[in-house]
Amino acid sequence: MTPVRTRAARGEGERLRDEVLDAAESLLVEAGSTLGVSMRQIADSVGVTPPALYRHFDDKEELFYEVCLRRFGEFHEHMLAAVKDVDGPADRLAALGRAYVEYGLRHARQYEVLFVDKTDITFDGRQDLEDLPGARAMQLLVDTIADGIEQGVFRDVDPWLCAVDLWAQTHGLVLTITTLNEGATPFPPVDEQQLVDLSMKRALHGLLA
Amino acid sequence: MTPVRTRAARGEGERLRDEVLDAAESLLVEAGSTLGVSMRQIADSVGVTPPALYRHFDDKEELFYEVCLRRFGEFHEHMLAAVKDVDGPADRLAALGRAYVEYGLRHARQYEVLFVDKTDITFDGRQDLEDLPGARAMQLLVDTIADGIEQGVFRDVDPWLCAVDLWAQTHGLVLTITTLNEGATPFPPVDEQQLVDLSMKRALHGLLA
DNA sequence: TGTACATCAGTGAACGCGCGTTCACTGATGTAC
DNA sequence: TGTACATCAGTGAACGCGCGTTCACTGATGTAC
Repeated sequence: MTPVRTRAARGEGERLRDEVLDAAESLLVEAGSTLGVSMRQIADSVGVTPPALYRHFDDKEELFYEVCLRRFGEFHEHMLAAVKDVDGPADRLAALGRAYVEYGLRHARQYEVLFVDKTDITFDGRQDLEDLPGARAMQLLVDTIADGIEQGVFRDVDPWLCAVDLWAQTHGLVLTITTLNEGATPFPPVDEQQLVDLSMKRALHGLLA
Repeated sequence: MTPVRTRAARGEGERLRDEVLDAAESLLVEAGSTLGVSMRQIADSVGVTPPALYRHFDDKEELFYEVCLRRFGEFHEHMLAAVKDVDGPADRLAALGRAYVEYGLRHARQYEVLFVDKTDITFDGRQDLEDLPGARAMQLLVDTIADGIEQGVFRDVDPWLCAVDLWAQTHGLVLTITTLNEGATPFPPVDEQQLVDLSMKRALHGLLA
């Protein structure tokens, strides 16, 4: 804690900004809620006094909004990368599902806090909701399903309904695996790979024409 | 707020206790985290001064522990009731799935806060984890699957792995429907009944022998 | 039936604390001459 | 190359506030005689 900091040079004001976001995210992940993270704690863990934060962020809310936005952006890019070189709706769909679960598990606590709790981080009026990375990832899923139906590879279902069902399944999978394999539960841990395989197989099976 | 209260008679100390738990739960559901609910707010909304709470609960943590326990108990009873008069593993499994989703949707905010966030309500050392209602509901699911396999109705899968997969699916379904149909999302609401039907059909289909 | 008394649900004031944010400031950095 | 100066990243002290919890108490309720 309180590492020695050399003060940023004139042009390098952004350096502290990034360090602050890193620290805030890791404290948030630890605390589980923005209410459990104080500006003083963030300042402390970056080695700076609290007022210094206000040079970079208007207030606590804006700070955590930025934390959230960074993650969502990264998530969307992860999803895009997953289907970049994959052709065919079935393979693309499988790739999306696996990429989703993989990202959720790799950043388990961030996923939980930012994608699920998110209670006190509000996006209202900050930008158009359609531009949110989460929304764009969902659109990717719907489009893939619609393509598959058009090409006769998938059964003729409602793409939107189906996308929601699949999204729900992967979402539940991430949360459940995380809880079982890291939390203090009365249950044995679960073989992550086996479970994901089983789940993805079931998902595709129900959809193929 | 601050309704007029007539003081409880000698034997009726329990009355306030229940009112406090009700108030605490509804404030918790509103705030999304126990950190966002103060003892003063609880006392206020029940029409009593803060120290009065300490006659009934050791501290804030114990109070919310009780809130949580009441819900879990109710959930478990709901699940038991759902399969009470249902015979045959397949029908029992379907009934469990529907009961789970139904409960989750009916108490959407409570479900989210108590079953998912639960970050700062700790059960450590308070009672054996196997006795938690959530654990008992899970056991019900595993047993039902094992029965079905034994009777040759279900395919020969690992009952535990399969139970987790199904749990994850219904869990994700509840959270996703809740988010879509009440939150401010960029997406249209979803037909709850259609989605649940689709999802449950897929789930059973993959399991039948 | 009437009175003195024990019980105990709830009060009012206060404690020390950490919070988000503000303000006037300091002093190292880089630039202009 | 040397000095005076503007910039601006970060400081230190302070603000008012709501928090969880404690303490000594009050006064209505029900009981014993």
